[in-house]
Amino acid sequence: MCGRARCTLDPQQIAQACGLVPNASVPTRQFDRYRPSYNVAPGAYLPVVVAERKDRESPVVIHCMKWGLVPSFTKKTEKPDHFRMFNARSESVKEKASFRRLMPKNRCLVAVEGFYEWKKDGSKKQPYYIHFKDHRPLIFAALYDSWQNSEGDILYTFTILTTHCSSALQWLHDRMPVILAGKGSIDKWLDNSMSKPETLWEPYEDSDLVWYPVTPAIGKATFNGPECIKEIKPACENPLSKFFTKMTDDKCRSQPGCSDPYKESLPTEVKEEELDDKEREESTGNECRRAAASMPLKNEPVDTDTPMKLESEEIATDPELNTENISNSFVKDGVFPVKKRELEDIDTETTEKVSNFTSNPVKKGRSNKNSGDKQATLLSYFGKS
DNA sequence: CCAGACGTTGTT
DNA sequence: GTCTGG
DNA sequence: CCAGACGTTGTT
DNA sequence: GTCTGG
Repeated sequence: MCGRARCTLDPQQIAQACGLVPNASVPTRQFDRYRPSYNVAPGAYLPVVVAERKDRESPVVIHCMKWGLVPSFTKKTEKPDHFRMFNARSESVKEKASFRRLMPKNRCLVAVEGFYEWKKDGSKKQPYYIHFKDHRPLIFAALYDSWQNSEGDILYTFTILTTHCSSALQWLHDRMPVILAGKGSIDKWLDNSMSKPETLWEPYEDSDLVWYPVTPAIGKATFNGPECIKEIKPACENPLSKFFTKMTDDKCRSQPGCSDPYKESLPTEVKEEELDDKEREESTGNECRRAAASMPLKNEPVDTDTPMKLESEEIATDPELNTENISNSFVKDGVFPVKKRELEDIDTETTEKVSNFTSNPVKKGRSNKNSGDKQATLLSYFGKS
């Protein structure tokens, strides 16, 4: 599982969440590809934290990579499929050819505010948003790889490790992402020299991982914005619960896992949960408890992009930058500004795609031509034209 | 030797 | 790249 | 991960 | 059902 997430973090929040040295600025790579989003799916770019060198004590960088692993041995002419390997089962990661080779030197971290999970109930699907109670970011264990297409462009991709589900979330799903809790486990994962990382692959069991139902509209990958994480009245899918009128709305909402028949017997912190929910409105940052506890906050900006030599597609400037709209939206949503720019992407369709369309040049409706998998711009997410 | 595969999820 | 199968 | 499409013939 | 697109 874990095929959808929210990530609107800025580099500083990411660095902080990973417990990086507060005063040091963390370099970024290809960061302009990042589109902060409440509805991130595989195929989208996300910032990942990676050790720059392969030795211990190596400095780390925030490198924007595409979610959905494309192994380096993929044929150069093949169309990258980001949906085949956006997760890696931690239990079998050492046996799988695509992942095992990455374990020694290609570990990375993915920081998100939360992720989505669909509860299937017969034919119905109800999505839930899962996050930390104090809204500090989640840190996922991930692996990355790079692949070169026939043009010679390099694509960086990553996959998120999964593990069996925590007992608290079992009612929702049987799999969950590997969540690294605490600087110790974060450092161990990032430090590629740790040869036995199995201990990090236990499901996160603490009760500060909470959830609530959200609009099914997030199923549509183009649906975005703060609406994605707005709590909705849970259409309590357990048919039995319909007989308990008291279990609707308020009760159900304040009880994580209300639809789980076993959940009622477990001690829950309803009081805290409700308080927390009331003040849940998106803050503008500095909500990372662990990082804040271990190190003071700094307000200085991080370094700008340091292009790699091999990036032939790197663009120097962007004349179409619309600062006003963007900063307004960002102030409102507590996010940070990013350049508006359509990215040319290296995994555009090649021969295969062309041949597919030869027999049917005209299609009904709009858009039979998909010119690469560009992500929508920030303006289309947050702007209100 | 060469050729071919290399993955997860969920659902039943 | 690396392993398995023929 | 979920959503959405899924086709041919012939005529203009 | 199965494939493609986001």
